[in-house]
Amino acid sequence: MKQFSFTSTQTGIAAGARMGTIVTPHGIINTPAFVPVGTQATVKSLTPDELSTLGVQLFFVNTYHTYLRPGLSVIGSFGGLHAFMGWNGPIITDSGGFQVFSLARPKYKPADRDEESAALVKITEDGVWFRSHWDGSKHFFSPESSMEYQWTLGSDIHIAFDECTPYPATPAYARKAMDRTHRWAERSLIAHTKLWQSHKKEGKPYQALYGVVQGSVYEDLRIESAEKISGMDVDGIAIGGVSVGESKEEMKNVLQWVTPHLPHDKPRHLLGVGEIDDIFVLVEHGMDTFDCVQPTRLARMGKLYVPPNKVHTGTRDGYMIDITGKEYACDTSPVQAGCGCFTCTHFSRAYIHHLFRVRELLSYRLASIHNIHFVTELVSSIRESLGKGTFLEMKQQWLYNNHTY
RNA sequence: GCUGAGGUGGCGGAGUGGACAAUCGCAGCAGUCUGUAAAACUGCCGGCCGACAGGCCUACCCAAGUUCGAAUCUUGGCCUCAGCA
Repeated sequence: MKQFSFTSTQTGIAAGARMGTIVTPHGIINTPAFVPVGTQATVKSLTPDELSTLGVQLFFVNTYHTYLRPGLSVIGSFGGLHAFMGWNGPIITDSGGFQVFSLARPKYKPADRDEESAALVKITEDGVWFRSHWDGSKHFFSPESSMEYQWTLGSDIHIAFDECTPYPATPAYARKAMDRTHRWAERSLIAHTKLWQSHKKEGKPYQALYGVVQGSVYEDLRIESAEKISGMDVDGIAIGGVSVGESKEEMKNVLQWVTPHLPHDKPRHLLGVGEIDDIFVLVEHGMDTFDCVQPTRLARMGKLYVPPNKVHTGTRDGYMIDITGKEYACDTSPVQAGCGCFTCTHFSRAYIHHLFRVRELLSYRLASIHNIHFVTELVSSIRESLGKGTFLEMKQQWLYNNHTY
């Protein structure tokens, strides 16, 4: 029996906003929910206990990274990620599909891949050859192997093996990549179903599978992909290939095109999106969960979330301060007045500024705690506003004067 | 006081007659970051002008020289460090 289910209620908001509950073998997720990213089996600098306290219900681990190190035999010997990491809540794993995109780029440069320049990645119909960023060794991922790996990891939600299409992509390439992603989704589902049968015999709980919608920024492709994946017997739908360099307007378009073609009875995950202003847009368009590295990555760069201010209105900076700035050197106030997080209730901006300036490890922790708290609190307030019917008002307040969208 | 080594941009430290406004590292400043090759990366970093190209000025302890040309060679001075007294 599948210990995975989803229930939701529409909010009446035209674009499709909804609230719901995902039930997994390791617990319940109230949606919409933010999903922090713990690529290498850790949300950088934080313990599982801290994540729980911060209101994290689910977090994201990467199959590719954990496959390389420590290796699946190690994690398998623990019976999976939950025991290995000491986290008993729900886990979602990525398939390696994003690495098809990210490792193909020249390091830190915008995506300008042609298939030849893809030094660390080679895509074939059967799957993808990766060159390890650790030691250069070659590894092959296919839909089948990715499914097998994710079952070994024991995550509650698996992602089908896809290609995260780079941006910009020509319509021809976007179609080619999308069609291949669809074929891989079918193979992923077949492999997943077989693996479930064998795990079931051993009395192990079900692990869910989400198919991935691709199609770049092309309406016809996105709709076709949404319908294709929706027609499959997967447990949920993930939307990928966004936040890869396109404008926010284009990203919003993708959601507008896709949402109407998704089933109501399956959870939806938006892959890799979660800047503060994005959150309102993705919730409005009926996304249930969404993961993003931004809160934790930017935290380690000294960028701390604060409610929108007029100084930087209309930019990403409207939602954060750079604590390394000299204006905070003597600032005795907390990062965010009134914030209830551990960081804000114990330390001043000046102290955190100092920790960053001297590169003390605690800086990364305190900053990550604040940013994750900020986002989980925000999303919790959003859930509440959806229940009360005040979501659009709230959105208006947070995006006020902000013409990003 | 003697002997030896040395004084270069905020710091450390290359350069040792023209390709030097001066390699490089650190610090500083600015920017970037959305399914994490990210405690990362990129750019700037003597002054003035310029959007850029580039131009002008002042510079390698101080002074006087040698030379077409000196951070680099010579002489004198000042200072620092190490060893010996």
